[in-house]
Amino acid sequence: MFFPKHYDRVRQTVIPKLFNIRIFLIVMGKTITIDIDDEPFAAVAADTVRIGKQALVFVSSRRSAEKSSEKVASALRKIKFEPNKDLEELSHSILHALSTPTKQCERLAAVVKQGTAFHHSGLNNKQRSLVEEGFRKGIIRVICATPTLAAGVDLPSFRTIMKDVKRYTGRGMDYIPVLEYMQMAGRSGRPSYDDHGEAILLASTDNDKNSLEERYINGDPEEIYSKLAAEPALRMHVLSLFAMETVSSESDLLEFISGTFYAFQFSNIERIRLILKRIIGFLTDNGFLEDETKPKKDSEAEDLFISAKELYDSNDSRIKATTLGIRISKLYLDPLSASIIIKGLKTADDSKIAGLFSIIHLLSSCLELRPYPSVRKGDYDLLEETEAKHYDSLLSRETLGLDSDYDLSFSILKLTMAFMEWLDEKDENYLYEQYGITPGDFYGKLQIMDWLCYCSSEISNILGMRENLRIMQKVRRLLKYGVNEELLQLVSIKNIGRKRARLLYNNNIRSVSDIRQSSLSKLSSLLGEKTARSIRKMVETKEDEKNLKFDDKHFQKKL
DNA sequence: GGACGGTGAAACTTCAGGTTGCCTC
DNA sequence: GAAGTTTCACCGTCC
Repeated sequence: MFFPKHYDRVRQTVIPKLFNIRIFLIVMGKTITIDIDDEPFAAVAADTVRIGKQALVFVSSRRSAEKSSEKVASALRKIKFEPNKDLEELSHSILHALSTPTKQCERLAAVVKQGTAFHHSGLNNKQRSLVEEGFRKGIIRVICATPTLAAGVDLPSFRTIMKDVKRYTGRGMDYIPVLEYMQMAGRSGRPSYDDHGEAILLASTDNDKNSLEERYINGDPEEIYSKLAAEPALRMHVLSLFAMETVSSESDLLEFISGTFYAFQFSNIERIRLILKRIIGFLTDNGFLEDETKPKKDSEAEDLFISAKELYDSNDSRIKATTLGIRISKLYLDPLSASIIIKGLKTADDSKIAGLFSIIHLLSSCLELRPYPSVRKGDYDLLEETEAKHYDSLLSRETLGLDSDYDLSFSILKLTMAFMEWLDEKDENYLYEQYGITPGDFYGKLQIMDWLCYCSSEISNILGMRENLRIMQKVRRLLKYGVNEELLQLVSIKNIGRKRARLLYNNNIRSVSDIRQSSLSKLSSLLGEKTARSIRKMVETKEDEKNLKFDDKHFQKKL
């Protein structure tokens, strides 16, 4: 049986989640007094602080992490935990991690001041590091977290309190796997900090208590399943096997896959053969693979699209990856996303209608951007209106090739709108309030968009679409800085971001030459003296080009 | 009698995370 | 399925 390292140092128990009249709780044979207003998890967390230790509380959703940290803060106040100068300073840094604090920043800063914090992937990287560092240094005493913190983090947590062991899966609430429970329990009593740790589960009823003990404390971890069983992963690996020339025919491929853990586990070779056939068909139909043994067709374009059916006639056909296929594989792009992008780019190339919205929508349709923001009741009117406005110019209407899923297509549209607002220079707080996308999530999606833009420009280059290549390079820069096109030249200068660029632009300083010509006093009044001097120095030297973040000359043309 | 605030029940809404890529045209 | 949030009816208090 597999156990995480150091797991044997963790003492485990189950306690009730709620109660009405009890004022004490027995945990690991010790009595913990509880204020009548506190929930047991918060009381146990506060008790951990009282004995001079630290605790991690695991919950099932981000919202719950935030709420729980407030409950812990309240319990800490009752044990007279004194906020100190370190907490004040940390709280200040967390509040000002973004140029404009969002409500989430304010909420986090408020609990940190009281000795606790929440932690999930919706936080931006800086805030996450500040929380982890604060906990490691013993400044923050309790963290309420989603499973972000469950694996691979060595933190000085004496107790792990698992408030929820069920999670929403799309078809109701399911118990989390035993392996995941073990990962969480294993966060307590790390060898570098304690000689043992305590893992505490919370049960709703007595029956629940017994079933949790049976399932998690006495239960065996689940079998491990091969990730190749997921078709997107298999699709990518099949393409890369041909791209690297590890295999060169269908029978080669079957032989290779037969030796993997996936085939060992799946065991039905005939079924695997059919799946591989389908994938080769898809890759061939999209021009990522070609059959070398087939006679070349007249036009190069036709040659890229040999029918999958033709290919199936013989298992011994020599198959190789096309130039396009090799590039897609090296870019680590899911071939399905590549296919969506290529179809969209071709439509754009033929129709010459591609505007910024269409391009952003096309890229937003790629699988890599999942999970999409959820569509709320109040969103429908605006989404329907936006769809109607842009419908004729959309480059991807097939919604990931999964038919026209109404909600999914609206989610993609919602994400597109959020990116458009970003390009309209809206800040993170606005995006959070308007679209429910946290700064951390948005930053992650921007990075993926950056990569997708790069992939799209590479694809355009290979397919000889010069105009699309230029557009994709430009969109990439617009997204990177979150600016309107008119600010592109200004943000190319080192130390000028979207805010400073807008300030300069609105004061009629709209290009590098405008900066050269404007007086130092005017620049200083807008940017402060030090920044103004350094920027002036940059644009005045003969080495202008080196000081620009990018060479702008090919972006001067209109999109 | 109207404005206001507090309270609690009912209705409604929402729901984890991480990995991959290239390199300046 | 359950936690958290919002809405709304109801009631008491105050001016």
